[in-house]
Amino acid sequence: MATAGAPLAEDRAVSQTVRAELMLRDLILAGEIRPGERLAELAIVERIGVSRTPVRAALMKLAEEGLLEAIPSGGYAARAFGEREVLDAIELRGTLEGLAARLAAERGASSTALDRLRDLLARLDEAVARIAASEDAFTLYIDLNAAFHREITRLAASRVVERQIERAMSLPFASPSAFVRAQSESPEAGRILILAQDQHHCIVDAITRREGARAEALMREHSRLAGRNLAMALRSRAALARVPGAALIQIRTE
Amino acid sequence: MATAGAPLAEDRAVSQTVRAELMLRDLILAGEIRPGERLAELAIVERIGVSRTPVRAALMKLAEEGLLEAIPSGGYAARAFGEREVLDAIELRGTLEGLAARLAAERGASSTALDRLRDLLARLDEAVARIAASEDAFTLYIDLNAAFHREITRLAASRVVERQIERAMSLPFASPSAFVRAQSESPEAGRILILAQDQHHCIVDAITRREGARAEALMREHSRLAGRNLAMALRSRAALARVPGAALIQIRTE
DNA sequence: GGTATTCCTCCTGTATACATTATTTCTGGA
DNA sequence: TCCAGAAATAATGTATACAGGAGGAATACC
Repeated sequence: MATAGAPLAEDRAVSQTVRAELMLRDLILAGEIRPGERLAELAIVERIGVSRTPVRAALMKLAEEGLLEAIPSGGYAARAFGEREVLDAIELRGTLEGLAARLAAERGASSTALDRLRDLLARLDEAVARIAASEDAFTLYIDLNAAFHREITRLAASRVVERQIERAMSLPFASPSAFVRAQSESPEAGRILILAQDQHHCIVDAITRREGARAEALMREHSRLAGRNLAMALRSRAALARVPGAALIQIRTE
Repeated sequence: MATAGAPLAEDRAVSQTVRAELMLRDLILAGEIRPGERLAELAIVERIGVSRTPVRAALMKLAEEGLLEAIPSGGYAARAFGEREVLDAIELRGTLEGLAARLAAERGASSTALDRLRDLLARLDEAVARIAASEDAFTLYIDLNAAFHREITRLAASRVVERQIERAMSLPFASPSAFVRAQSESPEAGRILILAQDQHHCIVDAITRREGARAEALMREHSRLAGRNLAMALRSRAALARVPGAALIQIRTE
Protein backbone atom coordinates (compact mmCIF):
# COMPACT_ATOMS: atom_id res chain seq x y z
CA MET A 1 0.00 0.00 0.00
CA ALA A 2 2.99 2.25 0.53
CA THR A 3 2.99 4.34 -2.60
CA ALA A 4 6.14 5.80 -4.02
CA GLY A 5 6.66 9.52 -4.17
CA ALA A 6 5.81 9.52 -0.50
CA PRO A 7 4.91 13.06 0.48
CA LEU A 8 4.95 12.07 4.12
CA ALA A 9 8.41 10.54 4.35
CA GLU A 10 8.90 8.85 7.71
CA ASP A 11 5.29 9.28 8.83
CA ARG A 12 4.63 5.97 7.15
CA ALA A 13 5.58 4.09 10.26
CA VAL A 14 3.21 5.67 12.73
CA SER A 15 -0.47 4.90 13.01
CA GLN A 16 -3.07 6.87 11.12
CA THR A 17 -4.52 8.04 14.42
CA VAL A 18 -1.23 9.58 15.53
CA ARG A 19 -0.74 11.11 12.14
CA ALA A 20 -4.23 12.61 12.20
CA GLU A 21 -3.61 13.91 15.69
CA LEU A 22 -0.33 15.56 14.79
CA MET A 23 -1.58 17.09 11.57
CA LEU A 24 -4.78 18.32 13.14
CA ARG A 25 -2.93 19.85 16.07
CA ASP A 26 -0.59 21.63 13.70
CA LEU A 27 -3.54 22.91 11.72
CA ILE A 28 -5.19 24.32 14.82
CA LEU A 29 -2.01 25.76 16.29
CA ALA A 30 -1.21 27.38 12.97
CA GLY A 31 -4.57 29.10 13.18
CA GLU A 32 -5.89 27.53 10.01
CA ILE A 33 -9.12 26.87 11.80
CA ARG A 34 -10.83 29.94 13.12
CA PRO A 35 -11.81 29.67 16.79
CA GLY A 36 -15.45 28.75 17.17
CA GLU A 37 -15.49 27.11 13.75
CA ARG A 38 -16.95 23.65 13.59
CA LEU A 39 -14.60 20.92 12.51
CA ALA A 40 -16.50 18.59 10.21
CA GLU A 41 -15.03 15.13 10.16
CA LEU A 42 -15.36 14.71 6.41
CA ALA A 43 -13.62 18.01 5.78
CA ILE A 44 -10.67 16.81 7.87
CA VAL A 45 -10.72 13.44 6.11
CA GLU A 46 -10.28 15.21 2.78
CA ARG A 47 -7.64 17.49 4.20
CA ILE A 48 -5.35 14.98 5.81
CA GLY A 49 -6.18 11.83 3.91
CA VAL A 50 -7.12 9.28 6.54
CA SER A 51 -10.55 7.82 7.15
CA ARG A 52 -13.10 9.03 9.65
CA THR A 53 -12.19 6.54 12.37
CA PRO A 54 -8.70 7.88 13.16
CA VAL A 55 -9.93 11.44 12.63
CA ARG A 56 -12.58 10.84 15.23
CA ALA A 57 -10.01 9.48 17.67
CA ALA A 58 -7.78 12.50 17.06
CA LEU A 59 -10.69 14.87 17.65
CA MET A 60 -11.44 13.22 20.97
CA LYS A 61 -7.83 13.50 22.04
CA LEU A 62 -7.52 17.13 21.10
CA ALA A 63 -10.75 17.87 22.91
CA GLU A 64 -9.30 16.22 26.00
CA GLU A 65 -6.22 18.37 25.63
CA GLY A 66 -8.42 21.42 25.62
CA LEU A 67 -7.70 22.59 22.09
CA LEU A 68 -11.21 21.75 20.97
CA GLU A 69 -14.51 21.88 22.73
CA ALA A 70 -17.42 19.53 22.24
CA ILE A 71 -20.53 20.99 20.67
CA PRO A 72 -23.60 19.88 22.66
CA SER A 73 -25.38 18.63 19.56
CA GLY A 74 -22.33 16.68 18.48
CA GLY A 75 -18.98 17.37 16.89
CA TYR A 76 -16.20 19.69 17.93
CA ALA A 77 -15.25 23.32 17.49
CA ALA A 78 -11.93 25.08 17.78
CA ARG A 79 -11.41 26.80 21.10
CA ALA A 80 -10.27 30.36 21.67
CA PHE A 81 -8.48 31.69 24.72
CA GLY A 82 -8.59 35.18 26.16
CA GLU A 83 -5.62 36.82 27.84
CA ARG A 84 -7.07 35.99 31.24
CA GLU A 85 -7.40 32.31 30.38
CA VAL A 86 -3.80 32.15 29.25
CA LEU A 87 -2.73 33.70 32.53
CA ASP A 88 -4.89 31.21 34.42
CA ALA A 89 -3.31 28.35 32.53
CA ILE A 90 0.14 29.63 33.49
CA GLU A 91 -0.89 30.05 37.12
CA LEU A 92 -2.31 26.55 37.07
CA ARG A 93 0.91 25.15 35.71
CA GLY A 94 2.87 27.03 38.34
CA THR A 95 0.68 25.67 41.10
CA LEU A 96 1.09 22.11 39.91
CA GLU A 97 4.82 22.44 39.35
CA GLY A 98 4.99 24.02 42.79
CA LEU A 99 3.35 20.92 44.20
CA ALA A 100 5.87 18.78 42.36
CA ALA A 101 8.78 20.83 43.66
CA ARG A 102 7.49 20.62 47.21
CA LEU A 103 7.01 16.87 46.97
CA ALA A 104 10.48 16.53 45.47
CA ALA A 105 11.91 18.43 48.44
CA GLU A 106 9.87 16.61 51.05
CA ARG A 107 10.43 13.16 49.67
CA GLY A 108 14.08 13.79 48.96
CA ALA A 109 15.89 13.41 45.68
CA SER A 110 18.56 10.79 45.20
CA SER A 111 22.10 12.03 44.71
CA THR A 112 22.09 10.87 41.10
CA ALA A 113 18.89 12.82 40.49
CA LEU A 114 20.42 15.91 42.09
CA ASP A 115 23.47 15.45 39.89
CA ARG A 116 21.26 15.40 36.83
CA LEU A 117 19.64 18.64 37.97
CA ARG A 118 22.99 20.31 38.61
CA ASP A 119 24.24 19.21 35.22
CA LEU A 120 21.18 20.78 33.59
CA LEU A 121 21.78 23.94 35.62
CA ALA A 122 25.37 24.17 34.42
CA ARG A 123 24.36 23.76 30.82
CA LEU A 124 21.58 26.31 31.24
CA ASP A 125 24.12 28.75 32.72
CA GLU A 126 26.22 28.31 29.65
CA ALA A 127 23.25 28.81 27.32
CA VAL A 128 22.23 31.99 29.13
CA ALA A 129 25.77 33.33 28.84
CA ARG A 130 25.69 32.79 25.11
CA ILE A 131 22.21 34.20 24.48
CA ALA A 132 23.41 37.62 23.40
CA ALA A 133 25.88 36.14 20.96
CA SER A 134 23.94 33.49 19.11
CA GLU A 135 20.39 32.71 18.15
CA ASP A 136 21.00 28.99 18.65
CA ALA A 137 21.42 29.58 22.34
CA PHE A 138 17.70 30.35 22.54
CA THR A 139 16.78 27.01 21.09
CA LEU A 140 19.26 25.31 23.39
CA TYR A 141 17.88 27.18 26.39
CA ILE A 142 14.33 26.16 25.50
CA ASP A 143 15.29 22.50 25.26
CA LEU A 144 17.28 22.50 28.48
CA ASN A 145 14.57 24.47 30.27
CA ALA A 146 11.97 21.92 29.23
CA ALA A 147 14.25 19.12 30.43
CA PHE A 148 14.80 20.89 33.75
CA HIS A 149 11.07 21.27 34.38
CA ARG A 150 10.48 17.68 33.35
CA GLU A 151 13.09 16.49 35.80
CA ILE A 152 11.47 18.38 38.70
CA THR A 153 8.14 16.86 37.75
CA ARG A 154 9.72 13.43 37.78
CA LEU A 155 11.25 14.01 41.19
CA ALA A 156 7.80 14.36 42.70
CA ALA A 157 7.80 10.60 42.24
CA SER A 158 4.05 10.54 41.75
CA ARG A 159 2.30 9.23 38.71
CA VAL A 160 -0.91 11.11 39.35
CA VAL A 161 0.89 14.41 39.82
CA GLU A 162 3.04 13.84 36.77
CA ARG A 163 0.00 13.06 34.64
CA GLN A 164 -1.83 16.14 35.78
CA ILE A 165 1.13 18.39 35.01
CA GLU A 166 1.35 16.90 31.55
CA ARG A 167 -2.27 17.71 30.98
CA ALA A 168 -1.92 21.24 32.25
CA MET A 169 0.93 21.76 29.81
CA SER A 170 -0.94 20.34 26.86
CA LEU A 171 -2.12 23.85 26.14
CA PRO A 172 0.91 24.98 24.18
CA PHE A 173 1.12 28.46 25.66
CA ALA A 174 1.12 27.00 29.17
CA SER A 175 4.42 25.20 28.73
CA PRO A 176 7.44 26.54 30.61
CA SER A 177 9.22 27.55 27.46
CA ALA A 178 6.25 29.02 25.64
CA PHE A 179 7.11 32.66 26.10
CA VAL A 180 10.89 32.42 26.11
CA ARG A 181 11.12 32.95 22.41
CA ALA A 182 8.54 35.72 22.46
CA GLN A 183 11.07 38.17 23.80
CA SER A 184 14.09 36.90 21.92
CA GLU A 185 14.31 40.19 20.04
CA SER A 186 13.62 42.32 23.06
CA PRO A 187 16.45 44.09 24.88
CA GLU A 188 15.01 42.73 28.11
CA ALA A 189 15.45 39.19 26.92
CA GLY A 190 18.76 38.63 28.61
CA ARG A 191 17.63 40.18 31.87
CA ILE A 192 14.54 37.99 32.18
CA LEU A 193 16.50 34.85 31.40
CA ILE A 194 18.98 35.76 34.12
CA LEU A 195 16.09 36.04 36.58
CA ALA A 196 14.62 32.73 35.44
CA GLN A 197 17.93 30.96 35.66
CA ASP A 198 18.56 32.29 39.16
CA GLN A 199 15.20 30.91 40.18
CA HIS A 200 16.25 27.56 38.72
CA HIS A 201 19.31 27.60 40.98
CA CYS A 202 17.26 28.55 44.03
CA ILE A 203 14.74 25.79 43.33
CA VAL A 204 17.45 23.16 43.17
CA ASP A 205 18.95 24.56 46.36
CA ALA A 206 15.57 24.33 48.09
CA ILE A 207 15.05 20.76 46.95
CA THR A 208 18.55 19.82 48.03
CA ARG A 209 17.97 21.26 51.51
CA ARG A 210 14.52 19.66 51.56
CA GLU A 211 12.85 23.01 52.04
CA GLY A 212 9.43 22.13 50.64
CA ALA A 213 7.61 25.39 51.21
CA ARG A 214 10.44 27.39 49.66
CA ALA A 215 10.66 25.13 46.64
CA GLU A 216 6.93 25.48 46.10
CA ALA A 217 6.87 29.26 46.45
CA LEU A 218 9.82 29.64 44.12
CA MET A 219 8.31 27.42 41.47
CA ARG A 220 5.07 29.37 41.56
CA GLU A 221 6.83 32.67 41.23
CA HIS A 222 8.95 31.17 38.49
CA SER A 223 5.86 30.47 36.42
CA ARG A 224 4.79 34.09 36.78
CA LEU A 225 7.75 35.13 34.70
CA ALA A 226 5.86 33.55 31.83
CA GLY A 227 2.92 35.77 32.73
CA ARG A 228 5.16 38.82 32.53
CA ASN A 229 6.43 37.65 29.18
CA LEU A 230 2.86 37.23 27.99
CA ALA A 231 2.06 40.83 28.86
CA MET A 232 5.08 41.93 26.86
CA ALA A 233 4.27 39.64 23.96
CA LEU A 234 0.77 41.02 23.71
CA ARG A 235 2.20 44.45 23.03
CA SER A 236 4.02 43.29 19.92
CA ARG A 237 2.55 41.34 17.09
CA ALA A 238 5.98 40.11 16.08
CA ALA A 239 6.71 38.82 19.57
CA LEU A 240 3.35 37.08 19.82
CA ALA A 241 3.95 35.31 16.53
CA ARG A 242 6.85 33.48 18.13
CA VAL A 243 4.65 32.01 20.86
CA PRO A 244 3.41 28.48 20.15
CA GLY A 245 -0.34 28.42 19.75
CA ALA A 246 -0.54 32.18 19.53
CA ALA A 247 -3.28 31.81 16.96
CA LEU A 248 -5.57 30.55 19.72
CA ILE A 249 -5.11 33.66 21.81
CA GLN A 250 -7.79 36.17 21.12
CA ILE A 251 -6.58 39.68 21.58
CA ARG A 252 -9.03 42.23 22.82
CA THR A 253 -9.37 44.65 19.95
CA GLU A 254 -10.72 47.72 21.71
CA MET B 1 -39.84 5.68 23.13
CA ALA B 2 -39.38 3.91 26.43
CA THR B 3 -40.24 0.36 25.59
CA ALA B 4 -41.96 -1.85 28.06
CA GLY B 5 -40.00 -4.58 29.75
CA ALA B 6 -37.02 -2.30 29.35
CA PRO B 7 -34.05 -3.77 31.14
CA LEU B 8 -32.27 -0.47 30.90
CA ALA B 9 -35.18 1.83 31.69
CA GLU B 10 -34.20 5.41 30.91
CA ASP B 11 -30.84 4.53 29.38
CA ARG B 12 -32.67 4.16 26.09
CA ALA B 13 -32.43 7.84 25.37
CA VAL B 14 -28.70 8.32 25.75
CA SER B 15 -26.13 7.48 23.14
CA GLN B 16 -24.45 4.10 22.97
CA THR B 17 -21.13 5.73 23.75
CA VAL B 18 -22.40 7.21 26.99
CA ARG B 19 -24.04 3.95 27.91
CA ALA B 20 -20.85 2.02 27.24
CA GLU B 21 -18.91 4.53 29.29
CA LEU B 22 -21.25 4.33 32.27
CA MET B 23 -21.49 0.55 32.23
CA LEU B 24 -17.79 0.10 31.79
CA ARG B 25 -16.99 2.52 34.59
CA ASP B 26 -19.38 0.68 36.86
CA LEU B 27 -17.76 -2.61 35.94
CA ILE B 28 -14.31 -1.31 36.78
CA LEU B 29 -15.35 0.45 39.97
CA ALA B 30 -17.14 -2.69 41.10
CA GLY B 31 -13.86 -4.53 40.71
CA GLU B 32 -15.20 -6.92 38.11
CA ILE B 33 -12.04 -6.37 36.14
CA ARG B 34 -8.89 -7.28 37.95
CA PRO B 35 -6.26 -4.55 37.90
CA GLY B 36 -3.68 -5.20 35.21
CA GLU B 37 -6.11 -7.28 33.22
CA ARG B 38 -6.43 -6.45 29.57
CA LEU B 39 -9.82 -5.24 28.42
CA ALA B 40 -10.49 -6.81 25.06
CA GLU B 41 -12.93 -4.78 23.01
CA LEU B 42 -14.85 -7.79 21.78
CA ALA B 43 -15.28 -9.10 25.31
CA ILE B 44 -16.80 -5.78 26.31
CA VAL B 45 -19.00 -5.76 23.23
CA GLU B 46 -20.47 -9.08 24.30
CA ARG B 47 -20.83 -7.95 27.86
CA ILE B 48 -22.61 -4.65 27.36
CA GLY B 49 -24.20 -5.16 23.99
CA VAL B 50 -23.02 -2.25 21.88
CA SER B 51 -20.69 -2.37 18.92
CA ARG B 52 -16.96 -1.81 18.98
CA THR B 53 -17.10 1.83 17.94
CA PRO B 54 -18.77 3.21 21.08
CA VAL B 55 -16.80 0.75 23.23
CA ARG B 56 -13.61 2.14 21.78
CA ALA B 57 -14.72 5.68 22.53
CA ALA B 58 -15.59 4.71 26.08
CA LEU B 59 -12.19 3.06 26.56
CA MET B 60 -10.43 6.21 25.40
CA LYS B 61 -12.47 8.32 27.79
CA LEU B 62 -11.83 6.08 30.77
CA ALA B 63 -8.15 6.01 29.94
CA GLU B 64 -8.17 9.81 29.96
CA GLU B 65 -9.87 9.72 33.34
CA GLY B 66 -7.08 7.56 34.63
CA LEU B 67 -9.11 4.44 35.33
CA LEU B 68 -7.41 2.56 32.52
CA GLU B 69 -3.92 2.70 31.14
CA ALA B 70 -2.89 2.25 27.55
CA ILE B 71 -0.87 -0.86 26.75
CA PRO B 72 2.10 0.08 24.53
CA SER B 73 1.26 -2.56 21.99
CA GLY B 74 -2.36 -1.45 21.85
CA GLY B 75 -5.47 -1.76 23.94
CA TYR B 76 -6.10 -0.89 27.55
CA ALA B 77 -5.68 -2.48 30.96
CA ALA B 78 -7.36 -1.77 34.28
CA ARG B 79 -5.28 0.39 36.56
CA ALA B 80 -4.48 -0.27 40.21
CA PHE B 81 -3.65 2.33 42.84
CA GLY B 82 -1.47 1.94 45.88
CA GLU B 83 -2.16 3.71 49.15
CA ARG B 84 0.45 6.30 48.31
CA GLU B 85 -1.15 7.08 44.97
CA VAL B 86 -4.53 7.58 46.59
CA LEU B 87 -2.95 10.00 49.04
CA ASP B 88 -1.24 11.80 46.18
CA ALA B 89 -4.53 12.10 44.34
CA ILE B 90 -6.10 13.62 47.44
CA GLU B 91 -3.19 16.03 47.89
CA LEU B 92 -3.48 16.97 44.24
CA ARG B 93 -7.16 17.67 44.59
CA GLY B 94 -6.48 19.73 47.70
CA THR B 95 -3.84 21.77 45.88
CA LEU B 96 -6.15 22.50 42.96
CA GLU B 97 -9.13 23.30 45.18
CA GLY B 98 -6.77 25.49 47.19
CA LEU B 99 -5.94 27.38 44.02
CA ALA B 100 -9.65 27.74 43.29
CA ALA B 101 -10.35 29.02 46.81
CA ARG B 102 -7.51 31.53 46.57
CA LEU B 103 -8.71 32.78 43.20
CA ALA B 104 -12.26 33.00 44.55
CA ALA B 105 -10.99 35.15 47.42
CA GLU B 106 -8.73 37.30 45.29
CA ARG B 107 -11.23 37.88 42.53
CA GLY B 108 -14.08 38.39 44.89
CA ALA B 109 -17.36 36.57 45.00
CA SER B 110 -20.64 38.31 44.22
CA SER B 111 -23.06 38.71 47.09
CA THR B 112 -25.46 36.27 45.48
CA ALA B 113 -22.67 33.71 45.21
CA LEU B 114 -21.79 34.24 48.85
CA ASP B 115 -25.45 33.82 49.76
CA ARG B 116 -25.47 30.48 47.95
CA LEU B 117 -22.41 29.41 49.91
CA ARG B 118 -23.95 30.47 53.22
CA ASP B 119 -27.13 28.64 52.38
CA LEU B 120 -25.13 25.48 51.72
CA LEU B 121 -23.27 25.99 55.00
CA ALA B 122 -26.54 26.26 56.92
CA ARG B 123 -27.89 23.09 55.36
CA LEU B 124 -24.61 21.30 56.03
CA ASP B 125 -24.79 22.43 59.67
CA GLU B 126 -28.21 20.88 59.89
CA ALA B 127 -27.06 17.65 58.28
CA VAL B 128 -24.11 17.36 60.66
CA ALA B 129 -26.42 17.88 63.62
CA ARG B 130 -28.61 15.04 62.47
CA ILE B 131 -25.80 12.61 61.62
CA ALA B 132 -26.01 10.69 64.85
CA ALA B 133 -29.76 10.26 64.54
CA SER B 134 -30.31 9.16 60.97
CA GLU B 135 -28.47 7.36 58.22
CA ASP B 136 -30.04 9.63 55.60
CA ALA B 137 -28.12 12.55 57.01
CA PHE B 138 -24.94 10.98 55.64
CA THR B 139 -26.31 10.89 52.14
CA LEU B 140 -27.54 14.44 52.51
CA TYR B 141 -24.17 15.55 53.83
CA ILE B 142 -22.38 13.95 50.90
CA ASP B 143 -24.62 15.69 48.38
CA LEU B 144 -24.34 19.07 50.07
CA ASN B 145 -20.59 18.67 50.51
CA ALA B 146 -20.18 17.95 46.82
CA ALA B 147 -22.30 20.99 45.98
CA PHE B 148 -20.21 23.15 48.34
CA HIS B 149 -16.95 22.11 46.73
CA ARG B 150 -18.43 22.59 43.28
CA GLU B 151 -19.50 26.10 44.19
CA ILE B 152 -15.99 27.03 45.36
CA THR B 153 -14.59 25.67 42.13
CA ARG B 154 -17.06 27.77 40.18
CA LEU B 155 -16.13 30.89 42.14
CA ALA B 156 -12.58 30.67 40.82
CA ALA B 157 -14.24 31.93 37.64
CA SER B 158 -11.73 30.14 35.47
CA ARG B 159 -12.59 27.57 32.87
CA VAL B 160 -9.12 26.06 32.78
CA VAL B 161 -8.96 25.69 36.56
CA GLU B 162 -12.46 24.25 36.70
CA ARG B 163 -11.63 21.72 34.02
CA GLN B 164 -8.47 20.62 35.75
CA ILE B 165 -10.26 20.12 39.06
CA GLU B 166 -12.88 18.04 37.32
CA ARG B 167 -10.15 15.84 35.92
CA ALA B 168 -8.40 15.48 39.24
CA MET B 169 -11.66 14.33 40.77
CA SER B 170 -12.42 11.84 38.05
CA LEU B 171 -10.61 9.27 40.15
CA PRO B 172 -13.51 8.31 42.38
CA PHE B 173 -11.53 8.11 45.59
CA ALA B 174 -10.18 11.61 45.04
CA SER B 175 -13.58 13.28 45.29
CA PRO B 176 -14.28 15.36 48.38
CA SER B 177 -16.97 13.01 49.59
CA ALA B 178 -15.19 9.77 48.85
CA PHE B 179 -14.21 8.90 52.39
CA VAL B 180 -17.12 10.42 54.25
CA ARG B 181 -19.10 7.24 54.14
CA ALA B 182 -16.10 5.14 55.02
CA GLN B 183 -16.36 6.13 58.63
CA SER B 184 -20.12 6.24 58.92
CA GLU B 185 -20.03 3.36 61.37
CA SER B 186 -17.08 4.67 63.28
CA PRO B 187 -17.53 6.47 66.58
CA GLU B 188 -15.20 9.14 65.28
CA ALA B 189 -17.54 9.89 62.41
CA GLY B 190 -19.31 12.77 64.09
CA ARG B 191 -16.09 14.32 65.31
CA ILE B 192 -14.44 14.38 61.90
CA LEU B 193 -17.52 15.82 60.27
CA ILE B 194 -17.53 18.59 62.86
CA LEU B 195 -13.92 19.39 61.95
CA ALA B 196 -14.69 19.34 58.25
CA GLN B 197 -17.72 21.54 58.64
CA ASP B 198 -15.79 24.06 60.72
CA GLN B 199 -13.24 24.22 57.92
CA HIS B 200 -16.08 24.89 55.50
CA HIS B 201 -17.11 27.85 57.61
CA CYS B 202 -13.56 29.17 57.83
CA ILE B 203 -13.10 28.84 54.06
CA VAL B 204 -16.22 30.87 53.35
CA ASP B 205 -15.06 33.44 55.89
CA ALA B 206 -11.69 33.71 54.19
CA ILE B 207 -13.28 34.09 50.76
CA THR B 208 -15.65 36.72 52.10
CA ARG B 209 -12.78 38.71 53.60
CA ARG B 210 -10.79 38.17 50.41
CA GLU B 211 -8.01 36.47 52.33
CA GLY B 212 -6.56 34.42 49.50
CA ALA B 213 -3.63 32.79 51.27
CA ARG B 214 -5.82 31.72 54.19
CA ALA B 215 -8.51 30.31 51.90
CA GLU B 216 -5.89 28.32 50.06
CA ALA B 217 -4.20 26.94 53.17
CA LEU B 218 -7.54 25.99 54.68
CA MET B 219 -8.69 24.20 51.56
CA ARG B 220 -5.49 22.21 51.40
CA GLU B 221 -5.74 21.16 55.00
CA HIS B 222 -9.39 20.37 54.44
CA SER B 223 -8.47 17.83 51.80
CA ARG B 224 -6.11 16.15 54.24
CA LEU B 225 -9.06 15.10 56.34
CA ALA B 226 -9.81 12.73 53.49
CA GLY B 227 -6.28 11.38 53.85
CA ARG B 228 -6.89 10.74 57.53
CA ASN B 229 -10.13 8.99 56.67
CA LEU B 230 -8.26 6.85 54.17
CA ALA B 231 -5.83 5.69 56.82
CA MET B 232 -8.75 4.71 59.00
CA ALA B 233 -10.60 3.02 56.18
CA LEU B 234 -7.59 0.90 55.34
CA ARG B 235 -7.75 -0.61 58.79
CA SER B 236 -11.26 -1.96 58.27
CA ARG B 237 -12.43 -3.98 55.34
CA ALA B 238 -16.03 -2.97 56.05
CA ALA B 239 -15.15 0.71 56.02
CA LEU B 240 -13.15 0.40 52.81
CA ALA B 241 -16.07 -1.28 51.10
CA ARG B 242 -18.07 1.90 51.48
CA VAL B 243 -15.48 3.95 49.58
CA PRO B 244 -16.25 4.45 45.88
CA GLY B 245 -13.69 2.76 43.70
CA ALA B 246 -12.24 0.84 46.63
CA ALA B 247 -11.73 -2.12 44.34
CA LEU B 248 -9.00 -0.18 42.58
CA ILE B 249 -7.03 0.35 45.75
CA GLN B 250 -4.45 -2.31 46.22
CA ILE B 251 -3.80 -3.03 49.84
CA ARG B 252 -0.33 -4.05 50.83
CA THR B 253 -0.76 -7.56 52.11
CA GLU B 254 2.31 -7.95 54.26
C1' DG C 1 -42.66 41.92 4.08
C1' DG C 2 -42.12 38.99 7.89
C1' DT C 3 -42.68 34.59 10.02
C1' DA C 4 -43.57 29.81 10.37
C1' DT C 5 -43.14 25.40 8.37
C1' DT C 6 -41.49 21.93 5.55
C1' DC C 7 -38.05 19.79 3.03
C1' DC C 8 -33.46 18.90 1.90
C1' DT C 9 -28.74 18.56 2.83
C1' DC C 10 -25.03 17.55 5.56
C1' DC C 11 -23.02 15.75 9.72
C1' DT C 12 -22.46 12.71 13.41
C1' DG C 13 -23.40 8.12 15.69
C1' DT C 14 -23.13 3.32 14.98
C1' DA C 15 -22.18 -1.17 13.14
C1' DT C 16 -19.33 -4.10 10.71
C1' DA C 17 -16.03 -5.98 7.35
C1' DC C 18 -11.25 -6.13 6.35
C1' DA C 19 -6.13 -5.48 7.25
C1' DT C 20 -2.45 -5.73 10.18
C1' DT C 21 -0.07 -6.68 14.08
C1' DA C 22 0.53 -8.97 18.69
C1' DT C 23 0.19 -13.10 21.34
C1' DT C 24 -0.26 -17.68 22.26
C1' DT C 25 0.16 -22.37 21.42
C1' DC C 26 2.02 -26.26 19.44
C1' DT C 27 5.65 -28.79 17.55
C1' DG C 28 10.37 -30.07 16.70
C1' DG C 29 14.94 -30.24 18.15
C1' DA C 30 18.79 -30.05 21.41
C1' DT D 1 12.89 -31.09 30.05
C1' DC D 2 13.59 -26.80 28.15
C1' DC D 3 14.07 -23.71 24.40
C1' DA D 4 13.31 -21.99 19.71
C1' DG D 5 10.53 -21.24 15.92
C1' DA D 6 6.48 -21.34 13.19
C1' DA D 7 1.74 -21.49 12.62
C1' DA D 8 -2.67 -20.39 14.35
C1' DT D 9 -5.48 -17.42 16.86
C1' DA D 10 -7.08 -13.30 18.62
C1' DA D 11 -6.64 -8.63 19.29
C1' DT D 12 -6.39 -3.84 17.67
C1' DG D 13 -6.23 -0.44 13.71
C1' DT D 14 -8.70 1.22 9.74
C1' DA D 15 -12.15 2.05 6.28
C1' DT D 16 -16.74 2.43 5.00
C1' DA D 17 -21.79 1.80 4.67
C1' DC D 18 -25.99 3.02 6.76
C1' DA D 19 -29.24 5.34 9.97
C1' DG D 20 -30.87 9.08 12.53
C1' DG D 21 -30.93 13.81 13.59
C1' DA D 22 -29.55 18.74 13.41
C1' DG D 23 -29.33 22.91 10.81
C1' DG D 24 -30.26 25.67 7.02
C1' DA D 25 -32.70 27.01 2.85
C1' DA D 26 -36.68 27.66 0.42
C1' DT D 27 -41.46 28.17 0.17
C1' DA D 28 -46.01 29.04 1.67
C1' DC D 29 -48.92 31.49 4.56
C1' DC D 30 -50.35 35.42 7.31
